[in-house]
Amino acid sequence: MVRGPFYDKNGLKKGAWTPEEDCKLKSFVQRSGHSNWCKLPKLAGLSRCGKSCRLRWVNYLQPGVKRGNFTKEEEELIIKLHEEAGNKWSMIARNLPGRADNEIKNHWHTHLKKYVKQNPKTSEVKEKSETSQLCKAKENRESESESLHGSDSSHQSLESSPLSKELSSTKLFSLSRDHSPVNGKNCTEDSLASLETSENSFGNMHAKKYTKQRFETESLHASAHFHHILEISPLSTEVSSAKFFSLGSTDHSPKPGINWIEEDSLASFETFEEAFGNFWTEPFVADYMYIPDEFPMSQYISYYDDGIGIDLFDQVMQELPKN
DNA sequence: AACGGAATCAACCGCCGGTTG
DNA sequence: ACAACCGGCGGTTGATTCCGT
Repeated sequence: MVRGPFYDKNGLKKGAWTPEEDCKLKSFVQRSGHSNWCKLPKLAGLSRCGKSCRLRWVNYLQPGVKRGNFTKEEEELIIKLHEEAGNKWSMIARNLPGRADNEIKNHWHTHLKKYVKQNPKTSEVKEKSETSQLCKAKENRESESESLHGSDSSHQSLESSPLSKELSSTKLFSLSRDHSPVNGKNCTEDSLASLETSENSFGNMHAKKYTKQRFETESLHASAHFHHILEISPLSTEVSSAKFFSLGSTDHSPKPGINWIEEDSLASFETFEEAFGNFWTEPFVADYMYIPDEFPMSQYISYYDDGIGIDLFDQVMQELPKN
C-alpha cells in the first residue's frame, strides 16, 4: 500500500520505511530529541531527508500515537470540527489526542466525506430536531456507554468505524449539543460556555481573518467539550489528557499505558523479533538509553529486563546492512 | 479462479510562515 | 530590510488490498 523503496538523484531513500529505519529513528529521537530535523538523518545514520523523518516520527513512531480504527466519538468530532473549520487537519488533530493529521485526513477522504455528503448540513438539521431528538440521543449514548464499560476496554479502541454505516443522524446530532453526563462525568458549565464561544468563532471563520495563534487558542476551547472522549479512551486509563498533551519533544521516557504502534502496521520485523521478541509489543530496547532522572525506573526494571542489554542492541544495529 | 475497478493509506511534494543571521 | 533556512501544513500520488462480476 506504500511506495516501494527507491533512491532519488541525491542518494536519499524514498518510499516505505523499513523496521530497521524505524528503529534507528526512534532510538535516535528518544536519545537525542529532534531539535533539527534536517541534520537528524545524518546523525541517526539514515539516508532519508529530514522531512521524511519528521513525518514518520509524527505519524507513526511518536509515543502515544494511536493506530487502528476510529471510534464513533472520534469520527463525530472530526465531522464537527471539519464542519466548523474546514480542512484544518492539524487543528483537528490537536483535538484528537494520539491521532496524526495525516491519518485524520485520510480517514476523512475515505470514510467521513461520503457520510457527510449523504447527510448534509448536520448542524442545521440538528438545530431543528434538537428538542425532540436530544432525549432519545442521550438514552442511546448512555446505553452505549454502559455496554462499552461492560466489555473489554480494548474493544473501545478497536471498535470498527461504524459511523458511515451505522451511525444514525440522531446519534450524530447528539454530538455537539448533547452535554449530558457522559459515562458518569459531568461537563462543567465553563466548558459548555467555552464551547459556545468557539462555535461562534468558528462560524465566522470564513469572514474573519484569524491569526494562527488566536485560531489555535479557540480550537483548544472547543476541545474542552470533548474531553469525555479521553475519559473513555484506553489511553485515559493511565494517561490523563493533561499528561497526554504534555507529551512533547522533551519527554521521551517510556510511559506505561501509552499505546505503541500496533503490530499490524509493521508486520515484517522478523530480524528484531528474532533478537528481541515482538518489537511492537515488547518495550523498546532503546528505551534503556534515555531514562529521565525523575522516572521511577525501579518499579519497571523487572518488566523491562528481558536479559537483552544495550550492548547487544548496539551490536545488532551495527551489523545491520548500511543503506 | 481470474480480472478489473474501487478503496485504502503511507508517503511525497510544494507552498507558506516563522525564525535566524 | 532582506535572504536563507527550517518546520509545518494540506493536497496529491501510487502501491497494495478489497470486492464485485
